[in-house]
Amino acid sequence: RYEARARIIKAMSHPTRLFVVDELSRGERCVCELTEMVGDDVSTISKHLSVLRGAGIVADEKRGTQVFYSLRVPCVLNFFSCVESVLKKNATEQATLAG
Amino acid sequence: RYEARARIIKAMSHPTRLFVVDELSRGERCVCELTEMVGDDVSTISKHLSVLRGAGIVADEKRGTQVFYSLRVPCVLNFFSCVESVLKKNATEQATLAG
DNA sequence: TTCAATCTTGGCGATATTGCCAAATAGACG
DNA sequence: CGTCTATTTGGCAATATCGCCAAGATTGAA
Repeated sequence: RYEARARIIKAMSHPTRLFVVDELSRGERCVCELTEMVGDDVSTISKHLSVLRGAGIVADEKRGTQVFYSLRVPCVLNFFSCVESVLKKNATEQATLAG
Repeated sequence: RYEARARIIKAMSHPTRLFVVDELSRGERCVCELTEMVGDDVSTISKHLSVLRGAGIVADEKRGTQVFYSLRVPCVLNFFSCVESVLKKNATEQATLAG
């Protein structure tokens, strides 16, 4: 069903959330770490994380006062290589038109 | 760069556009065919196609009065299997909570 | 040329997303 | 208990998306 699928993909269709997914591929991170890396307000990051969590892409675990997020479905990382190939192909196309 | 990547993914984050991509995986389709399958107004489908085209995901070719669209970067089809696994994992999680 | 078919574009109202601030919540610790 | 820290939630204004209708553009046929 395309609506359900679109909801998952939509959850990744934001630069910040894409960055978070990429960062979590290297290990779990707490909200404070992600907040500092991105530079947005904590509430903004928290909401982005809630979108990813709602989609089932990340998992959260509270330890002490911090909440650590981790990648629940690592296969989303495969998106990156395909997206890169689209971008590369687009760049090639651009060069062809310009040349 | 995450903005560029997000733009590609965002182009796929809509049920109709996801359906179109899936349908184009089986071969090229004209706007009229896609329009009939989806059931929305032609202008709506045309705009969805323009989003996919703008992202470089599909290519268009005019033949006579019709415009045929095709998949320019088939690797986007890999998204589906991962998205399905997310959905399956979510459903499992749901069942676990309910059980 | 005139008409019909196909597609795109402009524009509108309705709805959703985004990022901030402020306020609420939940633990840890004295 | 208070208080500090980390995080979430509510709410707002700005912005973007969506789907329809109407109008324009292009091509093929009469």
